[in-house]
Amino acid sequence: MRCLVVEDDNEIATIVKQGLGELQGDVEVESNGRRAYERALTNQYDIIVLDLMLPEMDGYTFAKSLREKEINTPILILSALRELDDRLKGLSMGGDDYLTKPFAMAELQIRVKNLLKRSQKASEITQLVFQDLKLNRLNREVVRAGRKLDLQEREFVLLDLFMSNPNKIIGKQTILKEVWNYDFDPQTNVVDVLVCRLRNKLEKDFPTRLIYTVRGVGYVLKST
Amino acid sequence: MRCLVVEDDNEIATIVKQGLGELQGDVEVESNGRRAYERALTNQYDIIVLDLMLPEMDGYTFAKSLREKEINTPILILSALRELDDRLKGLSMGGDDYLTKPFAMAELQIRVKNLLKRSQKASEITQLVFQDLKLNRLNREVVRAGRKLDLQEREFVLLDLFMSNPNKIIGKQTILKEVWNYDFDPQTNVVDVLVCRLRNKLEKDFPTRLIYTVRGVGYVLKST
DNA sequence: CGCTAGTCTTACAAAACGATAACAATAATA
DNA sequence: TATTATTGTTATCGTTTTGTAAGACTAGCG
Repeated sequence: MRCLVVEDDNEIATIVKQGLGELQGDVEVESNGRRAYERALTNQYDIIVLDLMLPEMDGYTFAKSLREKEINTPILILSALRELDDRLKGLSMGGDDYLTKPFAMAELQIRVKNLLKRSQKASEITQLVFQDLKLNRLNREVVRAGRKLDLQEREFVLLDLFMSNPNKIIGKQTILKEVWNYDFDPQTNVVDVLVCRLRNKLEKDFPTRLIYTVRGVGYVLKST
Repeated sequence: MRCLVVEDDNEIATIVKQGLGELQGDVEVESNGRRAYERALTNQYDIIVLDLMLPEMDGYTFAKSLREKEINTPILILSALRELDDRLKGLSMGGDDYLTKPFAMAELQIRVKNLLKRSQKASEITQLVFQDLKLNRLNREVVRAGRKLDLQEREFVLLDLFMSNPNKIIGKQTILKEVWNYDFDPQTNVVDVLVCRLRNKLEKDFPTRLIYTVRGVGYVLKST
């Protein structure tokens, strides 16, 4: 766990550094807003604890600029400004949480832990579930209603796509992009054929259908 | 966006429901802890707003039990308990955020939005609403007064156009451009036919009309 | 009140689309 | 290199969706 604490009050910075250190990880402290911004751009942090009033670049600008650069590292704002307007501003400019000073270290720790948990979860999903269907990304196993299904590579990738977006219509173009990494139309009906093959393995010998066609648009994985 | 509000104070529940409704989505309210738990188990919500003091099952138990069942829907705790210990308990038992009553609706909205963003289910403009009509762009589902309507592709695109411009008159030329991507007049009455078809599905079997003809100009989607 | 231009409705034909099977090409494996 | 497994292509068929045109209808106007 790598953490950046942006805080110009030396005393607070030290306390925070110590408190977050207890969560097992590296904690770096930066007191200058502009320098902190540069560090955030060039390093990968797991979380940023941010004060609002800083020299050279204030916290709002810091958060907003990061988000504009598509850097979505969770940001916890730690500020003496306790007015509603300040909180709203902070939260809408890219802050994920807002804690007012004085604060309890235990609460800061828990909130940081929560933010970390949330951002790790997305990339860690190893098993997808939809109704009686289970797909395991690690061992490439697909099971429906207890029975193991033997899917080919392409079929597996397609099913992963469907199960990552249940109840959403997936266009043929999207499928071409995600499964074949094509950005063009191959002028054949590969997609239809693949769907047909997947269906055969997925729905044949089972009472309920899973993949529905939406004419002229694409396919959906949905119930009933 | 689908949201569950677990709150036994009727007044607060109503306010929250209204406030979250502004974020475009379905909001369900449940006042009983145990029943809320069962609903959370059997339904897929994008976020849960949770009071702590509830009949039959308290909020802590609710959150903890859900997490044990590996249901990781973001939970925002909304509670009158403002002591540090309560906050810590709530946050460590599965809550992702903790807001104390009394609260500002604007802050609740922003915090909910943030949680949704983190869990990828971003609150994009995916759902259009007009009166008792709902159109979902992701699954191409159109519902009027709770009843699902089965629209064709062209009809769907046309309705999307109307719902994106409520109370505005849409000229036939605009419709040709937006639905067919024609820049010319096909010299037939396609548009009229399509509107007719859409109306049949949209207004037949319902008490109120939605699409009105403006002779010589075009059509409008409006109320009364 | 009757005319007219614009709109609605219906039925039918044409086109588009998707499912599937059979075959071809390519990749993997021995 | 031969053999097999996997993936891609093409063709056909049935179905659904869409476009067209002809006639009925209606609002607005003289």
